Amino acid sequence: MTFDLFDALEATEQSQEQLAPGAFVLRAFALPYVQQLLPALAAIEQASPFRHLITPGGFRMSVAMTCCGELGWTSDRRGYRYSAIDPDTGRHWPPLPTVFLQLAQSAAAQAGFDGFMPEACLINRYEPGTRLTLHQDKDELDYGAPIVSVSLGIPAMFLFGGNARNDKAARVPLFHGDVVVWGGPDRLRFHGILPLKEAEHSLLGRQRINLTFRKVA
DNA sequence: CAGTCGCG
DNA sequence: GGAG
Repeated sequence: MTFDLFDALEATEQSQEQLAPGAFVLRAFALPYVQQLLPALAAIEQASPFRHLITPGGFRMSVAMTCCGELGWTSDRRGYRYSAIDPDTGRHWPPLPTVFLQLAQSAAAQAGFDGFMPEACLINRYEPGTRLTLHQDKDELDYGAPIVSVSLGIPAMFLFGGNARNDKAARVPLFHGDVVVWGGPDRLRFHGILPLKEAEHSLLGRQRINLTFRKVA
Protein backbone atom coordinates (compact mmCIF):
# COMPACT_ATOMS: atom_id res chain seq x y z
CA MET A 1 0.00 0.00 0.00
CA THR A 2 1.34 3.44 -0.93
CA PHE A 3 1.07 6.22 1.58
CA ASP A 4 2.99 9.42 2.23
CA LEU A 5 2.78 12.62 4.22
CA PHE A 6 1.40 14.53 1.25
CA ASP A 7 -1.68 12.31 1.22
CA ALA A 8 -2.12 12.45 4.98
CA LEU A 9 -1.51 16.13 5.70
CA GLU A 10 -4.32 18.61 5.92
CA ALA A 11 -4.28 21.76 8.01
CA THR A 12 -7.14 21.97 10.46
CA GLU A 13 -5.80 24.88 12.49
CA GLN A 14 -5.05 28.27 11.00
CA SER A 15 -1.38 29.18 10.62
CA GLN A 16 0.72 31.37 8.38
CA GLU A 17 3.86 30.73 6.32
CA GLN A 18 5.89 33.37 4.50
CA LEU A 19 7.23 32.28 1.10
CA ALA A 20 8.80 35.64 0.20
CA PRO A 21 8.61 39.26 1.40
CA GLY A 22 5.22 39.69 -0.30
CA ALA A 23 3.95 36.09 -0.42
CA PHE A 24 2.07 34.15 2.26
CA VAL A 25 0.33 30.81 2.73
CA LEU A 26 -2.64 31.12 5.09
CA ARG A 27 -3.36 27.55 6.20
CA ALA A 28 -7.04 26.66 6.71
CA PHE A 29 -8.01 30.32 6.37
CA ALA A 30 -11.00 29.59 4.12
CA LEU A 31 -12.48 26.78 6.23
CA PRO A 32 -15.01 29.02 8.05
CA TYR A 33 -16.33 30.17 4.66
CA VAL A 34 -16.71 26.78 2.97
CA GLN A 35 -20.34 26.17 3.94
CA GLN A 36 -21.35 29.39 2.15
CA LEU A 37 -18.77 29.07 -0.64
CA LEU A 38 -20.02 25.77 -2.05
CA PRO A 39 -23.66 26.72 -2.78
CA ALA A 40 -22.50 30.01 -4.28
CA LEU A 41 -20.11 28.06 -6.48
CA ALA A 42 -22.92 25.74 -7.64
CA ALA A 43 -25.01 28.73 -8.72
CA ILE A 44 -22.11 30.25 -10.65
CA GLU A 45 -21.41 26.96 -12.41
CA GLN A 46 -25.05 26.75 -13.47
CA ALA A 47 -25.03 30.25 -14.98
CA SER A 48 -21.55 30.06 -16.58
CA PRO A 49 -20.50 26.40 -16.92
CA PHE A 50 -16.88 25.22 -16.69
CA ARG A 51 -15.11 24.98 -20.04
CA HIS A 52 -11.64 24.07 -21.31
CA LEU A 53 -10.04 27.16 -22.84
CA ILE A 54 -7.71 27.10 -25.85
CA THR A 55 -4.32 28.79 -25.55
CA PRO A 56 -2.98 31.13 -28.26
CA GLY A 57 -0.80 28.20 -29.36
CA GLY A 58 -3.96 26.18 -30.08
CA PHE A 59 -3.74 23.77 -27.13
CA ARG A 60 -6.62 22.76 -24.86
CA MET A 61 -5.95 23.56 -21.19
CA SER A 62 -6.40 20.59 -18.87
CA VAL A 63 -8.00 22.75 -16.17
CA ALA A 64 -11.67 23.61 -16.66
CA MET A 65 -12.44 27.28 -16.00
CA THR A 66 -15.24 29.68 -15.36
CA CYS A 67 -15.41 33.14 -13.77
CA CYS A 68 -17.51 35.48 -11.69
CA GLY A 69 -17.32 39.20 -11.06
CA GLU A 70 -17.44 42.27 -13.30
CA LEU A 71 -14.67 40.83 -15.48
CA GLY A 72 -13.61 37.29 -16.36
CA TRP A 73 -10.36 35.91 -17.77
CA THR A 74 -10.57 34.02 -21.05
CA SER A 75 -8.22 32.65 -23.69
CA ASP A 76 -8.50 31.63 -27.33
CA ARG A 77 -6.23 31.51 -30.39
CA ARG A 78 -6.21 35.31 -30.44
CA GLY A 79 -4.73 35.60 -26.96
CA TYR A 80 -5.57 36.12 -23.30
CA ARG A 81 -7.99 38.84 -22.24
CA TYR A 82 -10.43 40.03 -19.60
CA SER A 83 -14.03 40.43 -20.72
CA ALA A 84 -17.27 41.54 -19.08
CA ILE A 85 -19.13 38.98 -21.21
CA ASP A 86 -18.81 35.20 -20.97
CA PRO A 87 -18.03 34.22 -24.57
CA ASP A 88 -19.76 30.85 -24.07
CA THR A 89 -23.11 32.27 -22.93
CA GLY A 90 -23.04 35.75 -24.45
CA ARG A 91 -24.15 37.09 -21.06
CA HIS A 92 -22.36 38.85 -18.23
CA TRP A 93 -20.40 36.64 -15.83
CA PRO A 94 -22.31 35.88 -12.62
CA PRO A 95 -21.73 38.56 -9.96
CA LEU A 96 -19.10 38.05 -7.29
CA PRO A 97 -20.94 36.52 -4.31
CA THR A 98 -20.65 38.52 -1.09
CA VAL A 99 -18.99 35.60 0.69
CA PHE A 100 -16.33 35.42 -2.07
CA LEU A 101 -15.52 39.10 -1.60
CA GLN A 102 -15.43 38.82 2.19
CA LEU A 103 -13.03 35.89 2.03
CA ALA A 104 -10.75 37.59 -0.52
CA GLN A 105 -10.62 40.87 1.38
CA SER A 106 -10.00 39.29 4.77
CA ALA A 107 -7.25 37.04 3.39
CA ALA A 108 -5.57 39.98 1.65
CA ALA A 109 -5.73 42.06 4.85
CA GLN A 110 -4.30 39.15 6.86
CA ALA A 111 -1.31 39.18 4.46
CA GLY A 112 -0.88 42.94 4.82
CA PHE A 113 -2.78 44.12 1.72
CA ASP A 114 -5.57 46.39 2.94
CA GLY A 115 -8.36 47.70 0.73
CA PHE A 116 -8.24 44.84 -1.80
CA MET A 117 -11.11 45.35 -4.28
CA PRO A 118 -11.07 42.52 -6.85
CA GLU A 119 -13.38 42.76 -9.83
CA ALA A 120 -12.52 39.32 -11.19
CA CYS A 121 -12.59 35.81 -9.77
CA LEU A 122 -11.21 33.04 -11.99
CA ILE A 123 -12.48 29.60 -10.96
CA ASN A 124 -10.32 26.62 -11.93
CA ARG A 125 -11.48 23.01 -11.63
CA TYR A 126 -8.76 20.34 -11.44
CA GLU A 127 -9.16 16.57 -11.54
CA PRO A 128 -6.41 13.99 -10.97
CA GLY A 129 -3.82 14.47 -13.74
CA THR A 130 -4.76 18.10 -14.37
CA ARG A 131 -1.95 20.66 -14.24
CA LEU A 132 -1.16 24.32 -14.85
CA THR A 133 2.32 25.04 -16.16
CA LEU A 134 4.48 27.84 -14.80
CA HIS A 135 3.10 31.25 -15.78
CA GLN A 136 2.73 34.87 -14.65
CA ASP A 137 -0.55 36.68 -13.97
CA LYS A 138 0.20 39.71 -16.13
CA ASP A 139 -3.00 40.45 -18.03
CA GLU A 140 -4.13 42.89 -15.33
CA LEU A 141 -3.48 46.62 -15.69
CA ASP A 142 -2.96 47.07 -11.95
CA TYR A 143 0.00 45.20 -10.46
CA GLY A 144 -0.38 47.17 -7.21
CA ALA A 145 -3.04 44.78 -5.93
CA PRO A 146 -2.19 41.24 -4.76
CA ILE A 147 -3.38 37.89 -6.10
CA VAL A 148 -5.52 35.88 -3.67
CA SER A 149 -5.79 32.14 -4.39
CA VAL A 150 -8.15 29.81 -2.48
CA SER A 151 -7.80 26.01 -2.53
CA LEU A 152 -10.78 23.68 -2.05
CA GLY A 153 -11.02 19.89 -2.35
CA ILE A 154 -8.17 17.46 -3.05
CA PRO A 155 -4.54 18.53 -2.49
CA ALA A 156 -2.23 20.02 -5.09
CA MET A 157 1.48 20.82 -5.28
CA PHE A 158 1.87 24.56 -5.90
CA LEU A 159 5.00 25.80 -7.67
CA PHE A 160 6.16 29.25 -6.63
CA GLY A 161 8.97 30.40 -8.88
CA GLY A 162 10.88 33.60 -9.41
CA ASN A 163 10.51 36.56 -11.72
CA ALA A 164 12.16 34.64 -14.56
CA ARG A 165 10.75 31.43 -16.01
CA ASN A 166 13.96 29.52 -15.46
CA ASP A 167 14.26 30.40 -11.76
CA LYS A 168 13.98 27.34 -9.54
CA ALA A 169 10.46 27.05 -8.12
CA ALA A 170 9.62 26.24 -4.50
CA ARG A 171 7.09 23.42 -4.00
CA VAL A 172 4.25 24.13 -1.61
CA PRO A 173 1.56 21.51 -0.90
CA LEU A 174 -1.89 23.11 -0.77
CA PHE A 175 -4.90 21.59 0.97
CA HIS A 176 -8.61 22.21 1.34
CA GLY A 177 -9.11 25.65 2.91
CA ASP A 178 -5.60 27.01 2.31
CA VAL A 179 -5.22 30.51 0.84
CA VAL A 180 -2.11 31.88 -0.89
CA VAL A 181 -1.63 35.64 -1.22
CA TRP A 182 1.17 37.26 -3.22
CA GLY A 183 1.72 40.87 -4.21
CA GLY A 184 4.03 43.86 -3.95
CA PRO A 185 7.55 42.80 -5.00
CA ASP A 186 6.26 39.25 -5.66
CA ARG A 187 3.19 40.15 -7.73
CA LEU A 188 4.69 38.86 -11.00
CA ARG A 189 6.30 35.67 -9.70
CA PHE A 190 5.94 32.64 -11.97
CA HIS A 191 3.68 29.97 -10.46
CA GLY A 192 1.89 26.77 -11.43
CA ILE A 193 0.39 23.46 -10.30
CA LEU A 194 1.93 19.98 -10.76
CA PRO A 195 -0.33 17.24 -12.14
CA LEU A 196 -2.78 16.34 -9.37
CA LYS A 197 -2.48 12.96 -7.69
CA GLU A 198 -5.43 10.64 -7.49
CA ALA A 199 -7.44 11.53 -4.37
CA GLU A 200 -10.94 12.02 -3.09
CA HIS A 201 -12.28 14.75 -0.82
CA SER A 202 -15.25 14.25 1.48
CA LEU A 203 -17.07 17.39 0.28
CA LEU A 204 -15.83 17.84 -3.29
CA GLY A 205 -15.06 14.31 -4.51
CA ARG A 206 -12.25 13.78 -7.02
CA GLN A 207 -11.65 17.44 -7.72
CA ARG A 208 -9.86 20.58 -6.61
CA ILE A 209 -11.49 23.98 -7.01
CA ASN A 210 -9.28 27.05 -7.04
CA LEU A 211 -10.63 30.59 -6.71
CA THR A 212 -8.23 33.30 -7.88
CA PHE A 213 -9.13 36.90 -7.13
CA ARG A 214 -7.57 39.74 -9.10
CA LYS A 215 -7.89 43.47 -9.38
CA VAL A 216 -7.83 43.95 -13.14
CA ALA A 217 -7.99 47.72 -13.54
C1' DC B 1 5.24 29.20 -23.10
C1' DA B 2 -1.91 29.50 -18.53
C1' DG B 3 0.93 24.43 -24.19
C1' DT B 4 3.54 19.96 -25.69
C1' DC B 5 7.71 17.71 -26.78
C1' DG B 6 12.61 16.08 -26.84
C1' DC B 7 16.45 15.47 -24.33
C1' DG B 8 19.31 13.90 -20.67
C1' DG C 1 13.33 4.72 -17.29
C1' DG C 2 10.79 8.61 -15.07
C1' DA C 3 10.37 13.24 -13.43
C1' DG C 4 10.92 17.90 -14.17
